[in-house]
Amino acid sequence: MRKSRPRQSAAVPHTMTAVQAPAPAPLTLSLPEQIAAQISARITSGAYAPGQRIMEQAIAAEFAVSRGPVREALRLIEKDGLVTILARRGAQVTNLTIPEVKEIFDIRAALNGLRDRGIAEDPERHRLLPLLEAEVAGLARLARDSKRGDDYVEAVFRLNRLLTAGSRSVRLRTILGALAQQTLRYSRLGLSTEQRRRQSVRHWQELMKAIRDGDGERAQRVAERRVLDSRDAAIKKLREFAES
Amino acid sequence: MRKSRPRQSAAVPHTMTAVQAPAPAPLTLSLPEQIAAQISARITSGAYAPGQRIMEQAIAAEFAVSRGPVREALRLIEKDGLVTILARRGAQVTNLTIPEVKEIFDIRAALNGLRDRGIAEDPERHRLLPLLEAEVAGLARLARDSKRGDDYVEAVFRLNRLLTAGSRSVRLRTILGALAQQTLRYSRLGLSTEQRRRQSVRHWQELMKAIRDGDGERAQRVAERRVLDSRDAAIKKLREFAES
DNA sequence: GTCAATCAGATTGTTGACAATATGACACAA
DNA sequence: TTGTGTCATATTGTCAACAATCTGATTGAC
Repeated sequence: MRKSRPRQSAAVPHTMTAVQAPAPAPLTLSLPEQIAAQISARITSGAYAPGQRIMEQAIAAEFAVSRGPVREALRLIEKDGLVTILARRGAQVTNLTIPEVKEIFDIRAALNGLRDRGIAEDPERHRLLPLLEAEVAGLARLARDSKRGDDYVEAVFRLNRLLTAGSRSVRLRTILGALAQQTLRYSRLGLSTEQRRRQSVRHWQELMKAIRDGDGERAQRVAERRVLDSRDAAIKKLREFAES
Repeated sequence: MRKSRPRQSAAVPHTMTAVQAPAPAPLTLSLPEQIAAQISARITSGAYAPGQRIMEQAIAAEFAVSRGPVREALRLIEKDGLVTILARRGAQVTNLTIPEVKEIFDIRAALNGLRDRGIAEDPERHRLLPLLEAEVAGLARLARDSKRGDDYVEAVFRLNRLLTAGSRSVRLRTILGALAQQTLRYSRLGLSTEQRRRQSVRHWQELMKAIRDGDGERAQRVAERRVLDSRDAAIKKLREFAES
């Protein structure tokens, strides 16, 4: 502390009137963000196995930076739930138990419901609609034609990201973004049969209709149902794996 | 990187069978955590005003540590949403707009519903029930007697914390813990009239009944309704302030 | 007087070294 | 063989200095 500084902002009142600028969003990723993106990709792609330790030193050497930015990158990834950081033991790739996977899907169901309801009730939703319609149409095609489900899962992921990005709420975007990353691997499991993909398409089409009609409550119900069905399918598969 | 290390964990399978230990929870708070607790308290108590900048140097000097732990403490507080960190401009106390406050209450409604439903359906809930009953009884008393609403708000906060802590889901606990901190100030606004406190007590009593009966769906509905009413009351007050 | 360019000071970002702590191997006793 | 204590090593935690960037004020031109 120096001499009494003027404290530029002590005069800001405790009321909520000021509408603050909606985050500058720099076009250039900071060093920690770049590192975090790389490591995240390795985790979701499976290059780093669940439970594997991630050492600051090693990453720092690989990217030719000091441990500071790497530390911060790991904290960033922790926010997405992709790694777990233990005091004095560093970071390791998160390993989810079945009950935890269930929890995440439950939260996703509730918040996806909130998100899609918000979109259905958004007067500006017509700007988003064409994109969504196109994606859902593609989805229907993929469900019919595609042999492997990977393309379908990819499309569902894009569609979800589109909806999340379209939400007015920063917090929903943040939380859902993190949860989506965590469940990516398991959503894949839940869409591995053709029957499930058919059901999924029907849900998406229903949801689109609700959004078109501006029926928020219906959109919410459908969205919740969709995620819960995905949850049950994923859990079923997981249990099968666990037993074998 | 040294010679090829044995990679102790590369053999961990990608399945979900292993039930990992439920977080060691060290009894001693780390340095960053201690600092974060102090600053958080200053923010929720109002000692730091919304919009006020928090400088690493100053905090470091005050706690007689280097900037490293302070940096991490601020990142920790950011996770709770109490400060906003801008690239190359540091941390400042979060200043919420009215739509943002609404968003937070909406998310809280959905997740509190999930939480209370989980508790109502928890076979082990009888261990929690006596604590809850006592707190709700105290609530009813406070709603009748207390002149100022502060004690009442305090009790509601405790009750909420009790329920959140009782949830089986780590993620619900984390997210709801953060959101509760952010809305503390505004919940107070929403419970400033005696009429509202009466309504609040009725909701809590209904919720308790649903939990006792093990009626998850009902608990969920009541919990959502409670938070949404709180939301509307808080927003109403905020708008009044904004206009004056 | 208004606006833009410039510049000094303040503040965050990054670095490399050192300190504190955890991990796993080994020796030794029961 | 099993368990326990010790110790070297690996790894995270903290520090202080330096680099990069932002902020606000001052200067000068129009």
